Amino acid sequence: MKRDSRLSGVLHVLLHMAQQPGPFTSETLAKAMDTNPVVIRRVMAGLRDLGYVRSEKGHGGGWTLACDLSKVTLRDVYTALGSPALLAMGNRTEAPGCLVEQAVNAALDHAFQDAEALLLARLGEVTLARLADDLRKRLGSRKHQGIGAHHA
Amino acid sequence: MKRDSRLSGVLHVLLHMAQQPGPFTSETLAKAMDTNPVVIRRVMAGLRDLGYVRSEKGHGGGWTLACDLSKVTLRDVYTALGSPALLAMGNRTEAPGCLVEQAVNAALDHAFQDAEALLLARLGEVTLARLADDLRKRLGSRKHQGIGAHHA
DNA sequence: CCATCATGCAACATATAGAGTTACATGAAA
DNA sequence: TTTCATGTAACTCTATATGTTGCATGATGG
Repeated sequence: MKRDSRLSGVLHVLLHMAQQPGPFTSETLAKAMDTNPVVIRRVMAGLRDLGYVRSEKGHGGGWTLACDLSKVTLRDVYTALGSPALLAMGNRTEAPGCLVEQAVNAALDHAFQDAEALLLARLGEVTLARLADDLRKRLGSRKHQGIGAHHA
Repeated sequence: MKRDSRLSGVLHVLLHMAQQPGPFTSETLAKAMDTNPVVIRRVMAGLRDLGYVRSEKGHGGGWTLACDLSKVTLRDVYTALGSPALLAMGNRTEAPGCLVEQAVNAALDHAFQDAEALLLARLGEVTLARLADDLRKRLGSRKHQGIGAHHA
């Protein structure tokens, strides 16, 4: 199966938005992400529904950050995307009658649940503000460049 | 993406094989797993290459366990399958030039790697022997039944 | 030797889900 | 009223796990 990159993508968008005042059109963001405006709208829809961003139509419209970046974690963003599957593996059958399969599922579920819980916990530890801080460090002394400057 | 159930499936096969002496034909195993013989051969191929099972052609042929069940962990089995992706999510771009994307990747990679490491560690803690023990407990006082008895 | 049985494997079909694209409706600003 | 921008449905494309068919290879038993 293809690897889900929506979380990675939407974080990229949010971090770009945090670098300068908005609003940003889906078109602008799509160019920076080398993708399609509709894809941007699609992944941003969940964030809008939870109030993390706002969208405006018409002239001067576009996307704006609408939350305290120090209050929103990567886990919140993940949830806003609809909590897609974290693990690429799963059990063959969820509620098997076969005792052999039950034993296998029990062992695997234990490992799977631990891993999922850890991943969610790690995502919950990182706020968007901390991500922006990290980015500021990476930018270092280099003059701040507008969105799109890093991209072709 | 569809959920990968190969590990779950091959463990089911191995555990069935541990319940009674072999050999077992792909056909028999496929029936117990409600799938196709070729699928069995496909997932078993990696195990055979690592010497965990043996396969014989012709009359009286089929699959036989060829390892010490207390020495082989679920992680070993996972590796034998070719170490397929554990996480359903990944970074949009692996080696991005964009500093924003680098910051995002760094944060996510940290969480991803922790989760993967934990999952592998958990799988490494469980041996096939322990799985078989657990199954024995589940079977309880109930008389042992031949392969296929639990299935339609 | 030959028929049968079983694996090995290539090739193709199917199903699912993320990602990309097109088209059009809705609504806001100039 | 024209233009701009989002909202959304409905496609296409792609990757991957899974299912299936067909045939080659090799071992067993007659």
